[in-house]
Amino acid sequence: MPELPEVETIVRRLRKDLIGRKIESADLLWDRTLVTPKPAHFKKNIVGQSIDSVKRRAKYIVLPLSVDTLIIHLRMSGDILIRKDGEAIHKHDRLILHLSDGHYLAFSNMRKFGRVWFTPNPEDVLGKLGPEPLSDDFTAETLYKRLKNHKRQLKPLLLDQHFLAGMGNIYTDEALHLADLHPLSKSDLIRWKQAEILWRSIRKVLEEGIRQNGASIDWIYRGGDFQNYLHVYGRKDEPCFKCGTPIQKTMVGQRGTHFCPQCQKF
DNA sequence: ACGAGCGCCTGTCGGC
DNA sequence: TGCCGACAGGCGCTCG
Repeated sequence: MPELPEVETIVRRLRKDLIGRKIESADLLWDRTLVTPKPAHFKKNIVGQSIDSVKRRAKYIVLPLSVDTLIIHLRMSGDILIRKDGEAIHKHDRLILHLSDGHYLAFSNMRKFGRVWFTPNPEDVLGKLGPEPLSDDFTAETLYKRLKNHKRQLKPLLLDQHFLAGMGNIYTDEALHLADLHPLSKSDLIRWKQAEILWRSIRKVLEEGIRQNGASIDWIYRGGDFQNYLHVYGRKDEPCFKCGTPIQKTMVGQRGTHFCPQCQKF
């Protein structure tokens, strides 16, 4: 489900509900959700810690607590819901945190790919991530230099969280189309001008995604509207908005990949 | 270093 | 209608 704009949307909502709340108890409903520590240690030590802030790093939700840090990755099908005490838990809830204000936090995760870390050292989890695409120090020059450091297909490289942290399948397809770049183009062959346009395109699709509160696709609806602004993703066989050529769908790095064969030449 | 293939999971959709 | 494979917003692993 979530890429950077969807996670940012969730984080902004959680900020209103969670800051200052104390965690009174935790129920782990699917043990493999928790990467570290052991469930018993987790359930014992999280009790009594309060939530100091709600942050995002790439696609990770980061909750600095009074002592440790709780980190959540939603992967494909995760979401975070806040419900009132007494409301029934849902079928796909994997972790419940009971809060001090009469609500509980539910980590819903149908496909069970999502993961949670509870650690005193958040850098162990987040330390190897690439640059944050919307931060001030991610410049067009930065992107250009990093592209030149690899000889890789553009799309898998943009999806590599060590290269750039936060892009996912939808926003990568959209950014490459906006920049008129083929998903299989080799990164070291990108010219400066193209890199600058790609940099601007990445920022633009992410910012617009956040402005629209993310994309709501399939059965999971969270109120975002970016699905109405997609130019290639999910538009196989429909005309390119720039040139009218039917959008093609192929597989690149085992991911469905949408592009315009006219605008995005190899 | 790079890319392909697979595993992890549950659910939906399209084709036969 | 029912079955069955393909596919889904992610990522870590192995292998060549």
